[in-house]
Amino acid sequence: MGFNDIYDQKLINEDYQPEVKAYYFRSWNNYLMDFHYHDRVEIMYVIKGSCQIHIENYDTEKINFRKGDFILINAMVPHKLIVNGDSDCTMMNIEFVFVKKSNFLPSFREFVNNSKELEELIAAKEPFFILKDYEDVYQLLKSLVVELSSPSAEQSISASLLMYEILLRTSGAVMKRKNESPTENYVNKTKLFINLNYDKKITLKDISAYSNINEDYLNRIFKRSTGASVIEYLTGIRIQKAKMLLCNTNIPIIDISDIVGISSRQYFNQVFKKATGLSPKKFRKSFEVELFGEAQKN
DNA sequence: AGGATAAGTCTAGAATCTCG
DNA sequence: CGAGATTCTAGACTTATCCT
Repeated sequence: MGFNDIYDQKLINEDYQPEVKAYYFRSWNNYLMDFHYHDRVEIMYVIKGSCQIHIENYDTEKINFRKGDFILINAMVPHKLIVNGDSDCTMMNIEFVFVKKSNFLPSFREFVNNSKELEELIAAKEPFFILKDYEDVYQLLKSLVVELSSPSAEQSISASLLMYEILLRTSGAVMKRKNESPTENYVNKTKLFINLNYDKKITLKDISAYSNINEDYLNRIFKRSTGASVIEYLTGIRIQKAKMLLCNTNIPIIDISDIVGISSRQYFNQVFKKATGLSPKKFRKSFEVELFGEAQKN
């Protein structure tokens, strides 16, 4: 394997930093790629639809990658993308290498030495990792792509930080996968689905269909694991997002209920008050008072 | 074999949501 | 706001799996 092999000893003994060499965001339909490999580590993330990613000599083409699934493929590992004709697939990919440390940020070696999860990822020496995004990796990838698209010629500090953050979250996902029981898998899948779809009109049936298990059973194991029912969790996420929108934007309260996936304003007021003790209007007002002081109250 | 535990289903009543 | 429709919750139950 070439130097950009993520398991290369040089990365542990000397000071290198990850650097993104390519990235893209695109939709595929009825697409069959040939096997190929490159001297870069690749992360392929499914944003929408489904696909298969075949790693040479492994049975991975049987795995259906869906929204929120991603794969980390080491350099020089032959792989190909398969998107069936009946389903579109939107993906975000990044390819990165390791270059000599060139800024004040810690080197990859220092991160590995200070992260048990990253250390275990490096020790695993697997050619690829199929993972689920319970850690908001998508948001980080999106921010990274935005950062890389900015006109500045040099790769920014911010991009380097995002790249490190993505690697840390990825190693976290690897550990989760390793320790995960089937029940935990259902619970984590449910959390993922809710976090990606809280803004839509979703029911327990939709959520259980995503994990392919009985809705009542899902609700039970979810409550056992988290202490909250699936719907309580969903409502919690919605209230959390609504609070953020109430504090940081001046979007009308009427629209906020729609944005967080609650179509009935009456119901939104009801659940918001139950969760926070204040109506959305009073909540926003109290935040403004806290921020600008009593002087600007009127 | 049989006991313990986990996984999964069914169902009635409660809670939530929509609509007029 | 209230009635009716829809969805959710939780207890009881069955089935599967593991361990002794």
